[in-house]
Amino acid sequence: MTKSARETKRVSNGVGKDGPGRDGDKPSSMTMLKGLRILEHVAAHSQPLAVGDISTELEMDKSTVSRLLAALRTAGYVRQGADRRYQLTSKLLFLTRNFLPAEHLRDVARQSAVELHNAFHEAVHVAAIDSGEIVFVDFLESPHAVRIQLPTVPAPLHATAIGRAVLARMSVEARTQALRDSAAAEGLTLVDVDTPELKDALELAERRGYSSYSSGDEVVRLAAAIVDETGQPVGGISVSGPAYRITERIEAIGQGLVSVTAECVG
Amino acid sequence: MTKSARETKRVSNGVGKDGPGRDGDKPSSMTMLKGLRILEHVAAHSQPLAVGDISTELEMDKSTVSRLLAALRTAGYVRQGADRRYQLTSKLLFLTRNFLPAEHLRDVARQSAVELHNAFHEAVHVAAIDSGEIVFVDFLESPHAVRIQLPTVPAPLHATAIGRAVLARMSVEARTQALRDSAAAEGLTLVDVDTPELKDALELAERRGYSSYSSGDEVVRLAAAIVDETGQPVGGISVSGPAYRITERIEAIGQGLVSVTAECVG
DNA sequence: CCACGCTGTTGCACTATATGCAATGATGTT
DNA sequence: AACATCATTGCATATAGTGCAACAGCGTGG
Repeated sequence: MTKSARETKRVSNGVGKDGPGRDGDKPSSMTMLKGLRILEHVAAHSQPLAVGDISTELEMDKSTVSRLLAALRTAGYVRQGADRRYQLTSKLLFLTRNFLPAEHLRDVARQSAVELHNAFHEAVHVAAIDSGEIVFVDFLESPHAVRIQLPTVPAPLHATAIGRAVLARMSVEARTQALRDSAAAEGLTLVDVDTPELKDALELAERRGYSSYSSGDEVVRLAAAIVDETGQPVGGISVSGPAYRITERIEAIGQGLVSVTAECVG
Repeated sequence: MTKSARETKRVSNGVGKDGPGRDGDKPSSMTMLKGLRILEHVAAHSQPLAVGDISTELEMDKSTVSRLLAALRTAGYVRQGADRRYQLTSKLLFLTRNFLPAEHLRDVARQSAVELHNAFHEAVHVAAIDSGEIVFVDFLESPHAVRIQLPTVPAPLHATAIGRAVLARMSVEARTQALRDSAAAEGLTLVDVDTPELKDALELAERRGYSSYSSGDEVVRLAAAIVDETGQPVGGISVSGPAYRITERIEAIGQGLVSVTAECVG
């Protein structure tokens, strides 16, 4: 029995026990999915990762991780330092450089954001629409002590200041479709989000040219939409801060938002 | 002869007839590489792409492209619209959110960049170091007509204003190593880049606290380094514009760069 | 100074899995 | 309404990825 009984114990494999109840799993291209999970894992950790750790946490064989990392390396996405650990390169940054509408909007809105920041000294956020979700692409931090972080996940369209500003600039059918997408993005239906409260808020926003939304009772956000050449809203800019600093300046900030976004792309 | 002769014509396959003489091709994970090429192709085009076009341009079978795109879709990187075309989602954006040092540096340097932009009304660029290369991560466009675009590829460390500002803040051994990396990144050796001209420039930059570099004769760039808590340079900020607008203000801009970067992280 | 443990890579056998072709279904067009 | 176009999916097959185990590279401790 030198090395006889190989036994072929080859068990399930099964790409890992990720989401328990994924949707209709079309079992397609396991290798690709594994490689992407490795890429995400490396991207999630800012410090270089060892192959062994990745294989442990992702429950893959060391050899699989090593080979897929080699593929990612030849493709230029990761690099391994002198200590054999792998880390992300800047290639992903450049993949997103051409990502529209986000990057384009970030460029054209930058000037407006700076002006708003100089005028009101509050946090300024720039966000784009991406299939019924609000994707934050830029922000200017408030110089005050209380700092508001940039969200790292997309936010629903119907429950954000920028989202409501965008909705207010849409036609009725576009608005319905956008709300449907927004609801679908978080597992809701149209009736869940198309509340009378939202209707009133949108009407008010349409009249004033800017929207307001308070998450919790602490932070107040005011936002106005940015439109492209055809008049379609593609994103927006928001000014936000603690309620006690915002409420008494709602009119001024709102006017600033309106004037700044008006000359943004038009 | 209903459907008899299947013939098994299965030809080469061979991941497409790309580079004839690639470098040391470790034949690893063809599927992964194909999928990444598809991802890059989708990312490169801002408008939604059809499966057929991708398969034509990348010389893959339609079915392969379709299946790999399905994998990318279940992983959340692409989405297909109502017209069945595929486009990028915002997921890649969030993968790069944690990319250090670039994103962290972008955040901490934003305030300084805005101040510089307000003071001098010229283009301001923020870049990070990534293994011997300069990666531009942020910019503020000059309000003047002449607009300077943000590069979409990493630049060599030894031939950029920010790179030289960074090199000037390094110790001798760190500088040598960084130059070696920088040279290696574009197929050169240390002696190719460690010229007397560079030595003089670095010495001058070290004395003044900021560096200058002119690409061509039209554009002049001034830059200062940003250091982390340990004093290590991790990137820099540059102010650049046409020579006729910069040369007469070199002292003022340089002082602005020095004072702004001094209070940036330290 | 050498032996040892640890970690990443690679050969090998094996079969799970990706692929090419062709048929099918879905959509928009004339 | 019939057609044309395009994405998707079965199916058969062998390519290509995987697990295991041996190998190599390195830092460590005796």
